[in-house]
Amino acid sequence: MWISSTARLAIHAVLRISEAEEHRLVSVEEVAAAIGCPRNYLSKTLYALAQAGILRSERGRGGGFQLAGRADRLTLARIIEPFEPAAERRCLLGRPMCGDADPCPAHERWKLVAERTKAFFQTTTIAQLQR
Amino acid sequence: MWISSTARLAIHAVLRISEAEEHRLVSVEEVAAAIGCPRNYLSKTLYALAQAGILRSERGRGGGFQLAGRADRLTLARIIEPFEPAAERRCLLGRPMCGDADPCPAHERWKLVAERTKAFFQTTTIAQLQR
DNA sequence: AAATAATATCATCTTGCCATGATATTTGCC
DNA sequence: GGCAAATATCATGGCAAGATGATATTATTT
Repeated sequence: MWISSTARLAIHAVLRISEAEEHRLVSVEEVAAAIGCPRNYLSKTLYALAQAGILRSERGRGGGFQLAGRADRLTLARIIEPFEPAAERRCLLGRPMCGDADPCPAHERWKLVAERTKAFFQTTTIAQLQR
Repeated sequence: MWISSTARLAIHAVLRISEAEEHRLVSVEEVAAAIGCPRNYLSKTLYALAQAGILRSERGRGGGFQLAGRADRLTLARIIEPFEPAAERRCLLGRPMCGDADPCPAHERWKLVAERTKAFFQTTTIAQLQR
């Protein structure tokens, strides 16, 4: 019922990186060891986050990842966005065209829950989760 | 971020069946046509719901499916339960042992949302969604 | 009894996500 | 320049869920 495991990994990793000292580059190896996940898989995930403008990366010796912006401006929604399927299903019954205008039987009730969940991801920032 | 597509199908199908006249048996064919889904896949899904005691089925000519109990006692939680993975992940960061005693950084905030969602499925009944 | 209509069940194919491993590229250090 | 450390990238494998198709079983109708 929840987010994909890659999206979970992304949040966890970004949180770890954000907890390092300011301006320090954190290596994939270090993050993988800290949160206990496969190194190469994490590498791909962090790269995707860099492509999305959430992380900054430096290659070569001494390289690594750091936040591209302020932690208090970085919402969970932005972090998981690259890993969620494009067709965001909002209808509980899976109807393609469910909306306020043409609602499915569960629309009104489900909307309350879905909106709350969405709001959680859109308002919670990495800064709020640190330490 | 939501439930599996089979679980969605199950809710949709049960709702349709529940909207038929009392004591009428509804065929797989009829439900499949109504909600637009693959016939055999729906067949397997309805069979699983019958095994779970949610539907009653009759084989042979004139057979079909009907609710096994009252619609106002049938929660969405019971319907989706057979189709959700056994290991229900409650921790947003995917930590295996996240709980009130040993919380992850997101635990308290996420708990509020997760509990609300859970409550939605546990309290919403098929009767409340009819027509 | 035979035909028919329906569910029950099994075998298999497909697809997408998760994961692994290997290689390429860049950068800093000696 | 050469080596080592790190990210970037590609190719591939594994697995579970989704989906399809074929067959078995049961019950009704004729």
